[in-house]
Amino acid sequence: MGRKGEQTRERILDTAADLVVQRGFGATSMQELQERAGVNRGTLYFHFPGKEDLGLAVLERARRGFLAFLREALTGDTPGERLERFFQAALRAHRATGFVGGCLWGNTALEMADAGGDARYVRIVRAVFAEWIEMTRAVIAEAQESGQVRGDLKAADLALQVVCTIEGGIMLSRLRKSEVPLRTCLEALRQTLGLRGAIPRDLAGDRSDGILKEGA
Amino acid sequence: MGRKGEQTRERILDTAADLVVQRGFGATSMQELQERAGVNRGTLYFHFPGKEDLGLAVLERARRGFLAFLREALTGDTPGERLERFFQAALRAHRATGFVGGCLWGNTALEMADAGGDARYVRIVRAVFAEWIEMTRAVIAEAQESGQVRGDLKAADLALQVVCTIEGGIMLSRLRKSEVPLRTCLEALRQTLGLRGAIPRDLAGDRSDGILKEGA
DNA sequence: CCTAGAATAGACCGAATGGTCAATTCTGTG
DNA sequence: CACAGAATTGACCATTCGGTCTATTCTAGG
Repeated sequence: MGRKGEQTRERILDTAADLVVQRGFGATSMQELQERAGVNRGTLYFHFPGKEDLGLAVLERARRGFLAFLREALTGDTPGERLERFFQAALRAHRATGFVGGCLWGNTALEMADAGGDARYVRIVRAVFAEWIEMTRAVIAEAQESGQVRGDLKAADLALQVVCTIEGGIMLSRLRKSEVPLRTCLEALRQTLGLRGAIPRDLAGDRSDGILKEGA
Repeated sequence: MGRKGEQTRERILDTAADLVVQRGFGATSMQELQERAGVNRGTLYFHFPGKEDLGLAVLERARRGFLAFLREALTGDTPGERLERFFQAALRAHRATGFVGGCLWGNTALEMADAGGDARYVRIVRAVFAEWIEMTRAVIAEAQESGQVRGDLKAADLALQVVCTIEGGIMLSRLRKSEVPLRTCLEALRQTLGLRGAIPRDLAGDRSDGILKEGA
């Protein structure tokens, strides 16, 4: 496959990822995808066998991207700092979208968890959550050893709580089109963890009044 | 409208509620609804003007039911006991479904929050979350006054965290078809709140090994 | 019993869906 | 330049979607 084809394939995947994260799989039509990607009917089916496989490719691609995001976010000199950086990266990422689309994994989980969803989809989503929680658990465990997170609770339980609370916060922020719920959830998680010794909340003016303005 | 008609209408609403909570609105077809409800095409459109209005009726009905559930769950002699009862009722309710379907409000929020969703749907879902959070906040505030919940954090923030964590826990329990995530989240919330003086965890054998067995 | 209106039945409609396919254009290589 | 295969085009297909409509059945009041 030459370069041109790969470009088109990437463009299709990019467009599909945007559509899927905003509308979900079922509500994303091949028609709209071809229009947005600037591609004709047959081209779609030349690069992908069908809608399900296309969706699978989107998920696998997003999984790699998400793990890279996590690895990049979870950097810092101390485990507490890494946690704090991750919290800020999460808020920043969703603020950047204007709280449109939410979390691909939470969305897909709700859409595919029960009957009707391709089992391969469910497997990927389960794996992503397992990886996400495990990475969080490891950092929390480190932070507990260094005294930056309260040590009287199991790291695994705290990690689960962190991920679930963030997911819920994203959902509510998306519903209200305001960063307040997610920001409040993150602050509450800092309290829950007893997070100490992390880097200052932010370097630049990171404040916002919460309600998003159009075009902001 | 005679009694027969009301029965049919109720049956349609019951069936529609089940389908919507499991598949979502978009993925629920009038075809499947009529088959499951044991009703013919025309009957559906005799009782409801169209799919959107039917969905709206489902949501309004579910809202009344959910508020009644909250009021019933939030009973007890002390505010701490009311909180604990609510936690247990939440777990029990979702355990009863086998973690199929999840939370109608979280599901609908994710499906309708962005473009493509009827604005009336979004209004209802927003209202339900606002009511849920407010009721939780009131109980937490009471519990703070009575010393059953730590008093150094704002009740409103804690209430938001409680609702978001539960939503995330339901999502993950639904994805894994196991009650462990939700149960762990609830236990973590008790720790976060510093919940004390609540009634014993349960009266009967409420334990479970987490992974659901078929037919259980 | 008769009848008006509530209620149900099911054929039918246009539009949109995911998917197919032969024809055509592009592109790198001998 | 020629040509093989990659890449693209757009018409076409069967199916399903939400919704309409007329005919029929049920049911309560006179």
